[in-house]
Amino acid sequence: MSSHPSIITTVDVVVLTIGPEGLSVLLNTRTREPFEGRLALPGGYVRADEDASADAAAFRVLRDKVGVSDVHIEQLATFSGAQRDPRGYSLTVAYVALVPLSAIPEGASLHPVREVRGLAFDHDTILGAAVDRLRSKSSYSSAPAALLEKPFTLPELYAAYADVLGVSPDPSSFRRKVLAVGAITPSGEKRGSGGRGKGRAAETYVLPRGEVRTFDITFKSR
Amino acid sequence: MSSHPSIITTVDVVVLTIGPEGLSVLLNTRTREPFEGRLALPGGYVRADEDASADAAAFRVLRDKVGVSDVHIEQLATFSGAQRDPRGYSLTVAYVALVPLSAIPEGASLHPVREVRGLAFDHDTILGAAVDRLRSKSSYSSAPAALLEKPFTLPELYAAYADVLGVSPDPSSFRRKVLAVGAITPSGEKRGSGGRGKGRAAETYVLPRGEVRTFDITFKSR
DNA sequence: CAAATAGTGTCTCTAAGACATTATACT
DNA sequence: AGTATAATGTCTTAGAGACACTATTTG
Repeated sequence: MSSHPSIITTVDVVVLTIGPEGLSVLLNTRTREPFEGRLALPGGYVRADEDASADAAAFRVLRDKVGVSDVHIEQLATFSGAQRDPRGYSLTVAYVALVPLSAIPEGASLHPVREVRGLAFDHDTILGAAVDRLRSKSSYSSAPAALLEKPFTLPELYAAYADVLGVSPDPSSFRRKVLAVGAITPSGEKRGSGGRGKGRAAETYVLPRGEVRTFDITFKSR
Repeated sequence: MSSHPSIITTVDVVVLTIGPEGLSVLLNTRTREPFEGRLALPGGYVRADEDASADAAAFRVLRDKVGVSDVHIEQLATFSGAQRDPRGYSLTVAYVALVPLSAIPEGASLHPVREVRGLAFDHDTILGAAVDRLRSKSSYSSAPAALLEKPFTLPELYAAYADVLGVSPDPSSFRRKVLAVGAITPSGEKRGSGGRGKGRAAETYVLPRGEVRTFDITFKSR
């Protein structure tokens, strides 16, 4: 009954952040076949004797192969079939992690998502699904805040939304909405933003209880 | 390299519809161990030699074990671990199908989701996730229309939203919104609703191009 | 003080909620 | 005719977009 052809079972993690060139993804260069030398999402086998679940395997991969821990990861979707891995029939459970730039170790290779193409396996598809998911969640939650350093300023959050969604809503409406709904809470401190050392310092905020909140936000494109 | 302990890989499908008692799920009684005699979601092994992918396996299960085809199914999430199946480490890719009552074969066992508890494996969890997903999608799309016979009337659609979301928005606002946004298109015919054979006949509608549309809908609870 | 960025106030207009009113079907 | 249900009209009000204006920081 369990004598079916075996299925290669893996996890892959799409680590997204906002880097100097906007929304970016962490990629590794494959050191062995298949696709040796090609860029790929960090991933690994699900080890039945070690991982309590696929979710746990994703955490392990993130910790051991990327050096990132203490981040929120979320299941994205599962991709499977005979074609996606030349070694045979395979199934991968894909995850998304939204992290601030500072959580990514030195030397990791970050790539602006716009420029990424030609990844190993079906990782282009997986990355596309991850970005779609982020865009979708951004339109009704404070998800982009997870991409920022804590605490963050309101202009920074605005920029994150604008970058992810590709729209530029009215800044004052944005401010009103986000504050009215309690999606972020003031941390009491102030900080110069932008980095250019000019202009008024901005209030900083954190996510209440560290959690992304959902709310209704409907930005028209401009 | 591929000498890892093997993982039982399956798919499970949550078939939802609106039956006489509201939102309901199609369940089968298990005919063998484990959980023999218990209710469970229809499911089956992913057969590497037969199914092009897990998605294809879900279609096959739906067709062969349930007798339903030509429906839209959507991946929900993947559940895995050593505990969920007594036979060993397992992984299941769960799917949701939203179907009209007429698409369900005679003799299938439908159960109002409110009353379902004690399913085999972790199927209570999976069902819960499916219902959450449906509720979530209902708040920004015409998803509940997929649960209705085609063509459907506007009052029927309203009732579907009310049942799924558990709220009763103003009927006239609902009508304006849904029509203004083009989520449904008139089919030209009329039909008596309710079944009690009373009252004015209602215009019937279909989904444009048969597709669920997303739009902004924000119902306050009442 | 000038420049740059952060934040507020106010006006307009759209659209949701409430609810009264009209229309159409059946017995 | 009477009743039940479908559909429309209208009023009020909350909130998004637009944009002018004020505040605070650095050079």
